[in-house]
Amino acid sequence: MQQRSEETRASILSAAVEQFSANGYEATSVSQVCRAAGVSKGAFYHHFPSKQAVFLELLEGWLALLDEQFKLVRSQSSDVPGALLTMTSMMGEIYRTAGGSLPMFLEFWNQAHHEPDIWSAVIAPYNRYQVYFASMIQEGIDEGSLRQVDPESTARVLVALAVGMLLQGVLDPDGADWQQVSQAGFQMVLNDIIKQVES
Amino acid sequence: MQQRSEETRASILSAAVEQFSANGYEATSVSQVCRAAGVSKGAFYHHFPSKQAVFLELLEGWLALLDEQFKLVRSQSSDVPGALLTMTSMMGEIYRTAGGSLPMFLEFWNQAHHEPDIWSAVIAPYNRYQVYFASMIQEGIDEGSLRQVDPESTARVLVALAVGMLLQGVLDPDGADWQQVSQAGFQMVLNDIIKQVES
DNA sequence: AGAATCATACCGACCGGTCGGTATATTAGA
DNA sequence: TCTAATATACCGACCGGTCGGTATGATTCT
Repeated sequence: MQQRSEETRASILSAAVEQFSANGYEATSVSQVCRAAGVSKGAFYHHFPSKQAVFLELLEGWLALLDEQFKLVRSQSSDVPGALLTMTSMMGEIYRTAGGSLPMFLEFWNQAHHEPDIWSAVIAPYNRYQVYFASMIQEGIDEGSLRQVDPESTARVLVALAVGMLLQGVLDPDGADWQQVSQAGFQMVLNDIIKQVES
Repeated sequence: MQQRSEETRASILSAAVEQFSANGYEATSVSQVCRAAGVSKGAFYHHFPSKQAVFLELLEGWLALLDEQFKLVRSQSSDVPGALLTMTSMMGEIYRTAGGSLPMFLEFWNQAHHEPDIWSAVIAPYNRYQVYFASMIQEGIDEGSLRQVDPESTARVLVALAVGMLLQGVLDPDGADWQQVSQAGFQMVLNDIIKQVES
């Protein structure tokens, strides 16, 4: 019995991400999600208290995944510039793993602006990442691999760059090789903040 | 009669931008816009064929304004690095002029992903800007003020940075001094691509 | 073992209410 | 008086969510 229940739940979630991505959150009806999931409306409301609850669960799942990736990167890198560069390739990872659910990002951002619940769920980890970057940069300054920049605003620049790339990648996937452009962008910023010790 | 008619039209548009920004496009009803504008539904549909038409007109008006600003900057600057730096301060200008209508950006992006009409209206000028930046960078390379970078991907980096800043500014206006962070970000990228001719 | 009991998963018709949009009546300017 | 502008009443479709009822196994009792 548990088995079937779990499957239903999962298929609702996956149908939801698919439909929300394709049509947008507001424009997607619960019935639509149910149809796509091959499940009745009753089943839907048996598993979730509301449409928004599904949305929030998707969001949180996604963020958890991102957190995991971050931890992985930190553990794999030695010096700070190296770690930062590794982060860049993570962009590509995100593209690959998130794949079709990437458009949900737009929905998250959009909803965040209107719904306080979503907002805090979106903004909190955001700030977490920013703080994380900042402390990393501070670390680089301390170890002498980075020049003396303002860690906070530099971190925000990096995050903004990542976000901008992501947004464009979602809006116009075929417009450019976004992974390569990301790489170039991060490289430029890094070039500027890395302390040159040549000759 | 023309007078009054124009006023009605204008008040519908301004009420729409206000409501769409606050509640989102889908979540805002036509009646709501009418109420906010102090106008009847009949008047609304007399001036606009549909809800989306209003949205599109707002979008196009906004983009026209941006184009204007771009032209202004180009005419005011002498060398390429100077022009690029001036663009940066334009971010601040955007913040000020667009002001409360800034959240509409999110709506634009979000809608663009679902509605083909909106998509082309959003993406076309986007590419225009990108091309514009690229040719500017090429110009800088030719005149010797910039080192030999790939103009296209560099342009995309700059656009991505701007977009990322804007998005964050919308989502978390009080999270940081975004204008200052923008300045810092653009400066970093510029530092990397400007050909140093010191000593 | 097998019938009775119970909890969970699920179904789909249905609710009040709102939506974008229209048809029609009224008003006001040229 | 004739037309453009505005107001009001209204339409069918559809929305998120509810609810009475059923199907499906597990559990307990004999």
